[in-house]
Amino acid sequence: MNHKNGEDLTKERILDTAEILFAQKGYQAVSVRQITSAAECNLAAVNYHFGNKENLYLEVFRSRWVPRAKRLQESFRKSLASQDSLSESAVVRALAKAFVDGPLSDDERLRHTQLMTREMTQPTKAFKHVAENVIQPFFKEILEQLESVSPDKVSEEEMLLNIFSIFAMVLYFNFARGAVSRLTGRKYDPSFRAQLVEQITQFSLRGLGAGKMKE
Amino acid sequence: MNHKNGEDLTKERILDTAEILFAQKGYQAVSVRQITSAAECNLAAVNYHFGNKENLYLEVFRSRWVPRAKRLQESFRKSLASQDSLSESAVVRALAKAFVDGPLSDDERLRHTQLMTREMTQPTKAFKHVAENVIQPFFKEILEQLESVSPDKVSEEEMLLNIFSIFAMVLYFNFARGAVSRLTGRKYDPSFRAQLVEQITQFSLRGLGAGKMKE
DNA sequence: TTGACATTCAAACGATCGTTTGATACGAAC
DNA sequence: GTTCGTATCAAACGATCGTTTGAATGTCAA
Repeated sequence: MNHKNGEDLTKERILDTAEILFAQKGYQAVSVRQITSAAECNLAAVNYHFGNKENLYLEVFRSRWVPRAKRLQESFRKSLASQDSLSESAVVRALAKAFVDGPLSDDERLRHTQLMTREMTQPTKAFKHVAENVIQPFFKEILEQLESVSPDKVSEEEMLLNIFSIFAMVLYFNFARGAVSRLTGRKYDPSFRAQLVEQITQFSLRGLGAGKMKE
Repeated sequence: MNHKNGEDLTKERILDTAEILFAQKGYQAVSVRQITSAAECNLAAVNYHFGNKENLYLEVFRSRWVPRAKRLQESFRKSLASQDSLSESAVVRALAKAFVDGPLSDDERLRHTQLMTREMTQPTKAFKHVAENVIQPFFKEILEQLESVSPDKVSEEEMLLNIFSIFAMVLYFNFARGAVSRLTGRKYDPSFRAQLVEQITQFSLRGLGAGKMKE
């Protein structure tokens, strides 16, 4: 049936739908019936294509989350390569922009950070895969980038904590949208997103500049 | 039966157990049977004492989370009052210490931030209550404290974003323990916690110092 | 046209879910 | 001792869960 057009449309539809629902409500709060109903296919399709619900969840990470993470990292690298000088400022801004105002649509970015935050707070079998293949290499890359352009000598551990701090903001301004919007009275429109990129960038740059304060 | 000793032991045991499980796995992933089994009481006790599962969850926030949050805030105020001069540095350090190395036990702190992070990523009926009675007033308080000691003139919105940034780190270094430990190779022992307080404090202080960089 | 294979479907499986029921035990008030 | 209200209990309720089944459907090669 799908030998011809090559793509298994149902399988892809299930993956797309499942990712949205898993990101919104979490693994346990989403039923297979909700997924197949939203994906407009039969209940048994999940077990036919993925074996079981847990495997579908893992496949969401393998076929959706990881590739998107690599796209994000690629966007970060491109944005960095376009700069003529590789300054600390360029690295941090590229990082903030990629994750807050980057190539992803608003929905996609929200989905991405929600899934990641969920895995960080209560890791499943997907976490090991994600940590080893995506997060760890990326952090290492940023670490080397920052160390190569940093005017100060800081230990690798200190620099890692700095990267965590930047990453904390990036995650927070995504997953805590509700609270941020509520307290600032601002919607996450392009204007506010640009402001958030600026906030993260400036705050982080000053945060990185150890012992560089005037007073 | 409990007219005498005043406290309803079963009810309290259920609340304690429920909070731990809800924090660990989330609302949907915890069954009433798991709670009553761990609390060593009858299944029907939840419905007898709280009406239903959702009400138990809300009661966990009312009777456990909110009081603990107030204790945290009180600890922050005490720690601030003990300083002779009310500097920007004192405010930030008191804040970081209260949430990362404060009066709570390690388990309690983890529980607290896990529940809050969960409510921020997918708010339930508890969020409105928590936001209005705890988070919003506390943020306002910090805002006024920081504005009164800040050497620079910054708009209220900018300062709010700065507080979010600090808060982001505080939350992150709690809920993302797994990832942080994995990548740094450090356990969350007193030594590392003290280091994290220092990291958050220093990074935030530099981050707050708008336009104060040397270069 | 036939047979093999991939996919979809309605229906049902046993397990577990949140919730309700009615019986029972027990201390306090009269 | 009787009554009353509180608390706990085993047992069951209907609903929903993830998963399985076997038949139906469509596609392509032989």
